[in-house]
Amino acid sequence: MRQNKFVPIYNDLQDKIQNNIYEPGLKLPSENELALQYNTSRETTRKALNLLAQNGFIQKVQGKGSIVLDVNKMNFPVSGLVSFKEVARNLGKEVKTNVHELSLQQLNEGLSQMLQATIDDQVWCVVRSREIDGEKVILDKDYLLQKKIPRLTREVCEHSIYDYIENELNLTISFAKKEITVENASLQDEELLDLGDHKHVVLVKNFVYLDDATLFQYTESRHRLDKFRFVDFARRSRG
Amino acid sequence: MRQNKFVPIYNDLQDKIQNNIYEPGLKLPSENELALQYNTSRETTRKALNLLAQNGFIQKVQGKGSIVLDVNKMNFPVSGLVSFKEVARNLGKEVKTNVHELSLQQLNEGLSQMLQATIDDQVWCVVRSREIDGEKVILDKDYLLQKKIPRLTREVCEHSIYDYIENELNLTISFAKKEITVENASLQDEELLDLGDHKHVVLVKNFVYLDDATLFQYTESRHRLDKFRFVDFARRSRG
DNA sequence: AAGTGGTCTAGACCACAGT
DNA sequence: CTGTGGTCTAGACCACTTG
Repeated sequence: MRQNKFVPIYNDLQDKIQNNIYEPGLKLPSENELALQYNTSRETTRKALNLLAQNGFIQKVQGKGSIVLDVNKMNFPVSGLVSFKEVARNLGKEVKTNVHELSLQQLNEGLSQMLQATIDDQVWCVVRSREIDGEKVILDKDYLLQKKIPRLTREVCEHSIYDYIENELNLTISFAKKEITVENASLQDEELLDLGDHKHVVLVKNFVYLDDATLFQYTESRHRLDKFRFVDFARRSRG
Repeated sequence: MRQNKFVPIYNDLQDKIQNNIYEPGLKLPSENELALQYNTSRETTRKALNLLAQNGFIQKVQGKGSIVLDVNKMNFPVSGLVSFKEVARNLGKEVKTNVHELSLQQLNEGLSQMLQATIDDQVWCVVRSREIDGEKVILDKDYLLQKKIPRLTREVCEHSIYDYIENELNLTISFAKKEITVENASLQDEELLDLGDHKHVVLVKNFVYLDDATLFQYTESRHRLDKFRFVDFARRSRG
């Protein structure tokens, strides 16, 4: 895909905001002004500005202008679509992944409903625990439709399944639905995690869709209570 | 504000999807086709389609078309910006709100940082418990900047603060940042909630901004573990 | 090659804020 | 009144998918 013209504009403005060239509380140049500066049309400038607003860097106010927000006070992942690696890197922690299981299974009743697939499809089943600073605090159970992912190796699972899917297989992850609840710890949780006295885990169910709108992955991520944290940044939707 | 032209188009398409006039898995008419049908330009049609995609009704695929998604299998709140009333209504449960405290306070150190306000501002402090089917399972602690909300009554707190803010005061809530963690139950939690044996609560911190980019509300929502549920629908962001 | 969605443009009018 | 962002238009070219 050709690089969008508004992306370099977005990046440039983002840099300038993060380096305080545009200061929090003050306003960006007007859309017409920016269109001139970047030698582009106003609508294209607006796409860059809308992205900035979407990602929490500015707040647009009709009739006034685009106000620069205080980025340092609001450093959140834009939304929950990040892999464990990305999250860990941001935290600057020592992390390790243990692969406990990697198998190809026939779909059972419950899973076929979760994945909206027919009962004769096969799924990769991956069970991994995640260590942060030496403690096993997250248990990830992934189920991936085999017809989308013909091969899967232990090495890939230890590194990053997302990387493999997006960069090696060139599948595009498009959107995901998340559900967060708290559940009683299972025997498997107690076995594979360092739970200590905790009797519950935070359960994050994740439904991942490809860009052709097909569901292809279901993931259960089970977190020790005291190490769980989720950040969400929501705009009011219109309509 | 004048009604956007793309909104009625969005509503019409949404209706047709929910009434199965456009069937899941099949495609919508092309953008050019729709532009003709609704007697508008293609860019305007695209705004309606982008809204549909954003809200999970369709999935656009370049070169192919807009695929209708199965709405029944994915009925989620689009994102976490919904009030307790709205959530409860969707659940079809018997709900009740108890107001334990409604006072005007001087900002202390911790809160002034949370609200990014000066120490001499005053805040409304509202403490409410929420009953669902007769059990007190949620404790909401709201802090609202008094300079934005001159008056606040017990009646408003029992009904819906959001309603009052948006419909009576005509302030527009623009976006919110959420943070979800699990914490030890406090004495106040034990006092005001029916916690049973639970020693923890799910803590949802909520930072609410108005459309002029000012933070005006900080809310702590404390949920009993077994009654907590959060659904999130995230699109992959660009850039 | 034809049709699809993705992007870009130049220009227009509107609603809102500050003067 | 001027300047701001919000919307809409008509037309153009591009990249991708399908026949």
